[in-house]
Amino acid sequence: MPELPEIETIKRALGPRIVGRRIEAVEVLWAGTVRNPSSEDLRRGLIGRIVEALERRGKYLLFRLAGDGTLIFHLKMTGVLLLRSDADPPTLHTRAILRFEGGTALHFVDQRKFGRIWLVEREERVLGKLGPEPLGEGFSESVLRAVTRKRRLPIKALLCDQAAIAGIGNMWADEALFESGIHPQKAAGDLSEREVKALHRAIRAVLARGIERRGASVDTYRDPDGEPGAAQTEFRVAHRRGQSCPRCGSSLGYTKVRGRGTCFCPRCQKL
DNA sequence: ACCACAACCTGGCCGC
DNA sequence: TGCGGCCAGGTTGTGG
Repeated sequence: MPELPEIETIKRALGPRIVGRRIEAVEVLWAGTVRNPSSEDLRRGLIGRIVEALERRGKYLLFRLAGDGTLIFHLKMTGVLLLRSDADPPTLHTRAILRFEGGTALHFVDQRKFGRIWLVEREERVLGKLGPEPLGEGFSESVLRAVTRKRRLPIKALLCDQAAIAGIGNMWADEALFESGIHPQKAAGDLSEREVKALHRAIRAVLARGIERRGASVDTYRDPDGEPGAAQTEFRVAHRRGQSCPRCGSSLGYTKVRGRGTCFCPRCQKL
């Protein structure tokens, strides 16, 4: 599933090939994909516009347009953005296509139709409730301490709460918790000072490593050239249910946290 | 304010 | 072989 490292990888790959280019045509193949204006308004609003910059905020990918406005993508679980040439036909799950001058086409492919596109004047409408960027300067130990304080929900659920911290999802939460030796069910507010410190460090370490490895391809995730990432080959617990713990060798456990599959080591991550 | 859970989706997998 | 049911999970909406 695309989370922060995957969206960051997409942003870095797309930037040099999209920034400065003019949008010539827009095709919406499944109308439900467009969340904010109507498909027709999206088309009208994009044609002729130049992409000025690409940015990422949490798991959202932002196309800043020259003049005014931002095109925003959320890939949810199965969304993929593929760079194709103008002649490449859509596939079964292609939901929208942006065509740029010079013959480049950007295909938004999304098997499960959860992914969404917005075109907005004010980004806050979509991004307003997001918490701090975990790799940004604003995410300090004391910020993590502040968002955990007095919260009774499981720390894993808090890590996945985009209003607390932006960009972490199921698999990277499992990795960060293993790295810091914290049980995913532990109440967020019960973390010790030492655990907050370890978790802060672990979050930044696993996400940075994930970006270095160009994201994790456990399911449908691919970069804009259709290439899988390599981070999943280094997962210590995520998607490794029943395999052995890389630290102590015992069999990895599996549980549900708020209905989400959760992999952890019952010996290295005690409640 | 905080927390839990259903709903949205489709393809793959399981059991019968 | 075929079919029904369940599972995966990010976000929104609802309700306690």
